[in-house]
Amino acid sequence: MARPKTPLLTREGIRDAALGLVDRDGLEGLSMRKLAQELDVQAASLYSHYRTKDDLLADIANGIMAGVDVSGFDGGDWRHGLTVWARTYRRALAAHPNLVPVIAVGPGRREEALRRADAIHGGLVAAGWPPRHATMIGASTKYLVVGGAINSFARGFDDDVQVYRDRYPNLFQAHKLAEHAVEIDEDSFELALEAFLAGLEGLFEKVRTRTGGNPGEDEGARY
Amino acid sequence: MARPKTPLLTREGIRDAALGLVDRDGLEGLSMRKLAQELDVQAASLYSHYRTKDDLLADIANGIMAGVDVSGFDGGDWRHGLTVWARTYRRALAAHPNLVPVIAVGPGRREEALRRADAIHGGLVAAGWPPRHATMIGASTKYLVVGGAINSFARGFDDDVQVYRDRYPNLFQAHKLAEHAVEIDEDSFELALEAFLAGLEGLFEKVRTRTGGNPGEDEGARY
DNA sequence: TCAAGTAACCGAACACTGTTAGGTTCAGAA
DNA sequence: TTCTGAACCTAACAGTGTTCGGTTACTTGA
Repeated sequence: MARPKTPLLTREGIRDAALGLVDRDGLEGLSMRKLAQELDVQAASLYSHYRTKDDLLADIANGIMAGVDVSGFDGGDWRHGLTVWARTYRRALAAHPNLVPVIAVGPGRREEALRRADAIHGGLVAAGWPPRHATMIGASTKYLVVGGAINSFARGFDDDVQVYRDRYPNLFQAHKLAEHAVEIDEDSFELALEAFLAGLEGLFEKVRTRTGGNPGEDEGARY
Repeated sequence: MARPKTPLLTREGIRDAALGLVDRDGLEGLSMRKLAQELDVQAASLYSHYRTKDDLLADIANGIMAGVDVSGFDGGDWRHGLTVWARTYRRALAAHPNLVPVIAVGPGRREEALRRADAIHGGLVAAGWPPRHATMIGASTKYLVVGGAINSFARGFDDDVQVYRDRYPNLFQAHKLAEHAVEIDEDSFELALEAFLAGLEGLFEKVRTRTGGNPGEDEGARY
């Protein structure tokens, strides 16, 4: 076969099939040949639509991140903005756990990612945070979300009771962790977010009263 | 050549060479053949010492995590324990940034990891946290460290000034981020840790007074 | 002390991987 | 109508992790 009358492939179709493969078989389960087979096509044909496999993955990652919501900063309530951002961010990652490593390591250089970063930074500054703090808070929140998504804490434990009984007395019920993994991870994330925000609240008071009177040392560092 | 009089390879030597390769050329730069070449040996010989490449990586990861210190919980001060744990954890990851993805995703099921988890959980409970909270706090702290490590050491922003000037007004000095990446990451991590701990402090008061009087609802969930 | 077994190396191969080159056919522009 | 470029193909390249079978040396048991 040469060029078909109606195109067999579209970027969208390729993306969807690839994502399906990753969701089903893991990141290692995605190869250009398997993907091509899924689409009834030869592997080389994919390169008419994506320059490299990394390109394809980046495009998929972009789509996944589309669900992240930074509109919560619009009202001027930084706490609400951070909460909405973190939760939707987490949910987007959790929807395709096998892809989290790709998204986490990948550069935040894409159009959408920059727009979001801008909104977050702007929202925090508008709400009263010094620019430098805004940067750090944005980074910190990302740490929390990505760290929570990349590896389930609870799944790291075996569900074999015998393993823990003698040797690790404090983990003597750790086998239950695997059972309740999803719930525990979810609760842990919420706890972390809540504690983090509460801690920020305290810092906010201090920062506000300090820079309220006179332009403080933070003024020189606008990033 | 067949079996040499004195062995050419040891697990230690292999590990060191592999780690060196990863540090120098990145995770992708490590292949069994290149590693063998580094050791003046054929690739197949490595399999006399490690069952698979993943085995080798797990062993390396184990070694890296050896520097993590959970002794801070011994004195009964959970805040100090968490701080020391988180900082040494982070430092261990930072020493070999190219390996962070491997360690982050890998299961914490190894002997050393379990011993640490036990110490952490035990330390938190001994200091007065209910078991369920201890679990969540352990998980949360891990999120922070791993999230911080995986993001930071793969720097995300371009240092091209022109990109930001018009389109992303709030990031108009983002090019400085690349320049100060290390410092900002470090400060962000410290801010996150501090805020998180401050938030926990507040929660601790509440939890203590609640479960001090009567055995609360947390009693049934010992994990 | 001598045989048997196992450990540590080698070369060659297998089944993969991402990617490229070059060929063919079709759609739309000049 | 010819030309250009897009979208498919087959075939191949270089590289991957891993296994097989062979060879030699050390270690163990009788």
